[in-house]
Amino acid sequence: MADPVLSESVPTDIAESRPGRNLHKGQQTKAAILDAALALAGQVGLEGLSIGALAEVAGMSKSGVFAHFGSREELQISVVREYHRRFEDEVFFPAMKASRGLPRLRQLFANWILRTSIEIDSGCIYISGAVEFDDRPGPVRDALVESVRIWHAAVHRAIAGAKQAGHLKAQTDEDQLLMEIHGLILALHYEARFLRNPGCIPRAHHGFDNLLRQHLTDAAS
Amino acid sequence: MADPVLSESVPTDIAESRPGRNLHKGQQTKAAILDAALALAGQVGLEGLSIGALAEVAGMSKSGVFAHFGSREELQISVVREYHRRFEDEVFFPAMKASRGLPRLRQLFANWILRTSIEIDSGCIYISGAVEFDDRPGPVRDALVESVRIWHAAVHRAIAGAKQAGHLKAQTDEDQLLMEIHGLILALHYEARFLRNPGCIPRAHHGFDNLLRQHLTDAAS
DNA sequence: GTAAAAATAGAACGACCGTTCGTTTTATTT
DNA sequence: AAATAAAACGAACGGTCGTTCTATTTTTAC
Repeated sequence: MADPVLSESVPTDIAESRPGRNLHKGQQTKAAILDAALALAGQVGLEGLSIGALAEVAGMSKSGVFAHFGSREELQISVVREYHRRFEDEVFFPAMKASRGLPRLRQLFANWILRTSIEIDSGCIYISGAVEFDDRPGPVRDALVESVRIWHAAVHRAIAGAKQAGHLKAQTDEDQLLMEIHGLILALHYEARFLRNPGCIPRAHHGFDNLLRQHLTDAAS
Repeated sequence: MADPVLSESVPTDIAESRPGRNLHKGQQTKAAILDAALALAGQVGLEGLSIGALAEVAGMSKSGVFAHFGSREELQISVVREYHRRFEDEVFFPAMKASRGLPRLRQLFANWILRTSIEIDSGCIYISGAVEFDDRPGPVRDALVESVRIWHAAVHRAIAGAKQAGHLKAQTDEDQLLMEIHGLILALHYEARFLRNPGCIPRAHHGFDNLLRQHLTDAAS
């Protein structure tokens, strides 16, 4: 099965899944609030996420929403963790079904681009959060950094795996390639969501192909 | 002299430089406020930029600062325009001294990376502003988009110039290469400022070399 | 030097923020 | 069905925000 390392150190906090038990009312509404919070944070960012606006979207009172998290900071952390979980489910786990080496790396990037393409409309918390918390220490920043680090480590392993399988050249530097791939994602997000340039998505794919061409071994054609 | 196209459509609003006249007191303090505003906006973003905090840094009263701009939005726009002017002075104009073609393109990117490296500490408004205003229409967003567009057009011309000079291959797609270069800058900013990964700057340079290698003609070795 | 003009200060406003508290409603258990 | 626990509400607090208004000071012009 899929390697669980990506998620192991980020605990789940909703739907605590005591085995055999149904979800209580509070957990259900908390999940619903969190769902609305993710959508809202995608549009206005983690810093722009206000409890009042969230309560309005969720059709609840401010204090009702507040009670589920205890503080705004805890709400933000919950959003980061939930985002991490969804990212895993949409990008990481499906790619792990592909066979080790180049196919898995390709699938990983394809899923990443697909997710980013969708987030042209909904917003990406890993990108907006990085800008909002790059200079603001605290538990929210820590949660963000941890999640992104875990994800980057997963891509790093995929690159190393493709190298080990003989698909990528031995002199390929994992960190270098990871940064260049990450750059394509960031440029896609920037130019599509902010500048609204057309044709970004195929350019991102093309950029990945250009990168791979430099690193593929002769065996992998 | 340097091609003025980069700046022509963004009017200057401080130090209006009526020829022969000295700066009046108001313009001096406005320039000082704007200087502080740029530093502050680099740390907390354009959205985080508050008049009260700015007044404290500038050693003035809130209303004193406010009177110079008339609204917070106008202050933000002024910050964007001033940032544009400085970006021009530090990145664009110096690179125009290099000879047309590949040398100029190289210098342009080297200056861009240098500026981004400095902004690992001070923050980049083109990046944070893109995240803050990607979903928020209005004159601030318009000013940001306009400035970034002008800058990207300048890089586009530099790439086309290098192609025309026979330094880059004829089949090189300017938009494609621009996006990949932009990605390197964004990844540098993200991984250095947010993740605090070491070794990002040389990796960005290395990434640019890798890109050029794909596009250089045999004549340009 | 004096009058006009510009620049700055200070207090106050309404709006929104996160948070607290006591009450009421709803859900769960016995 | 009664008793208990959990969840949601509504009002209020202190704080910060952008903005407005009036008064005062400082700079400029004659």
